[in-house]
Amino acid sequence: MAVEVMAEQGVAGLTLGEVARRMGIRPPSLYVYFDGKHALYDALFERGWRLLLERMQAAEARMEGHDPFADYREGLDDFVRWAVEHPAYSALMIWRPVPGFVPSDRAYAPAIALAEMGRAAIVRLRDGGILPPEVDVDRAYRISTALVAGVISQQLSNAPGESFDGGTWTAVLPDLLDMWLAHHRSPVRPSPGDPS
Amino acid sequence: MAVEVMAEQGVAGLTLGEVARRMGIRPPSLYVYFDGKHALYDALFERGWRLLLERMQAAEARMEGHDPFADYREGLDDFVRWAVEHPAYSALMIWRPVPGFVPSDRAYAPAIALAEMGRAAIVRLRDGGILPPEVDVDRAYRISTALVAGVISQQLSNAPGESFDGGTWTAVLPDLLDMWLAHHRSPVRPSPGDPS
DNA sequence: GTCTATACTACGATAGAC
DNA sequence: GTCTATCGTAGTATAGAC
Repeated sequence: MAVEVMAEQGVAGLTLGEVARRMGIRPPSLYVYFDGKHALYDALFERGWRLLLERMQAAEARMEGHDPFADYREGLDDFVRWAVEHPAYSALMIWRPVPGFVPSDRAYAPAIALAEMGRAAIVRLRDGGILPPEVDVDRAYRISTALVAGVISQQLSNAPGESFDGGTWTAVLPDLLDMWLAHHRSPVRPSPGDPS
Repeated sequence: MAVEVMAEQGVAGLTLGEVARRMGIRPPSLYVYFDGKHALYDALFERGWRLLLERMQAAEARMEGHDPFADYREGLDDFVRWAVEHPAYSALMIWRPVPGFVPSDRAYAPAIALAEMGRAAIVRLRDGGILPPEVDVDRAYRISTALVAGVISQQLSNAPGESFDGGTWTAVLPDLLDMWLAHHRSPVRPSPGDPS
């Protein structure tokens, strides 16, 4: 499996020869399934986002909640958990480790679907009274992605071996979500000269 | 210059031949300066962190401030600005794009010095009364790095061309710092069943 | 769908002359 | 410190038989 090779050798260290070896076939046989290395990366990129999308859809279906923010928190928890548990996929999906590789529109589709889910979740928080009516949905979404990306990025690059539970950086995710909620409930921008 | 090659071809796309070509010499001549490709990456890694360290030390010297939080905010601004303006360095420094490359202790030294600067800055905020005396310095530091890494990571991978001023993700950095400050002043952890 | 055989390219690295 | 020459390897990809 190509994903295992990426996990062991690094995303950019993926070679068709190694993939073929593990599949018990010869490199040329891979061309039956993929039109070359770029297409393989593209398929991996798409599958990664699709797996994560399905995970988030399952999480969404599982809730139907009386506490929308708890649901939201759980959703982002699931997101980060998946990312930390699939570091090879994550690196390919959120970083740019492969020189010259640009995902196709098709491969991007599930990532876009996830972004729409994220914005919809924020709209639900707004409509549920958790966030104020005047909240800037797009900005709040961008902030939330920065929080999530920050935790994932730090966890994967500084302590790749740690699990989601017990991770040095995943441990601060609850703080970040509390921060996020409090900020959107009462956005405070202290003026520089305010001595209070 | 090797940095330019990384910027154009991607960090993992760096080749000794291309570096030599731009220097107007032949590949074997590079071995006078570096003991091979790994050593080149190591030197780039170290130089990146050292440049950033020097930038942050200069920023620190420049302040001597009456408003410690404004100073802190400016410091993180500088940090993110440097990262966004040096995407090739940043990718090598905060991601893991090169299969098999592990920075040496020597190359890590300036990164460690920067981490100590970050913690010291938080201690100053605490001693200056901006943060409460009981603040968990290490945790607050980790949270701040997650914020910064999140913005940099999102900006570099989703909109690499944008400048620091006017960046889609750098634009939310002030929100994140406000959040961070407010959180540490009054950390709120709402219980799941709290209907308030 | 899988194989062998092979072409082609690229790269890292070393030896040794100047 | 730079060169030419070269080795060795690895990797992508294609052709064509089975």
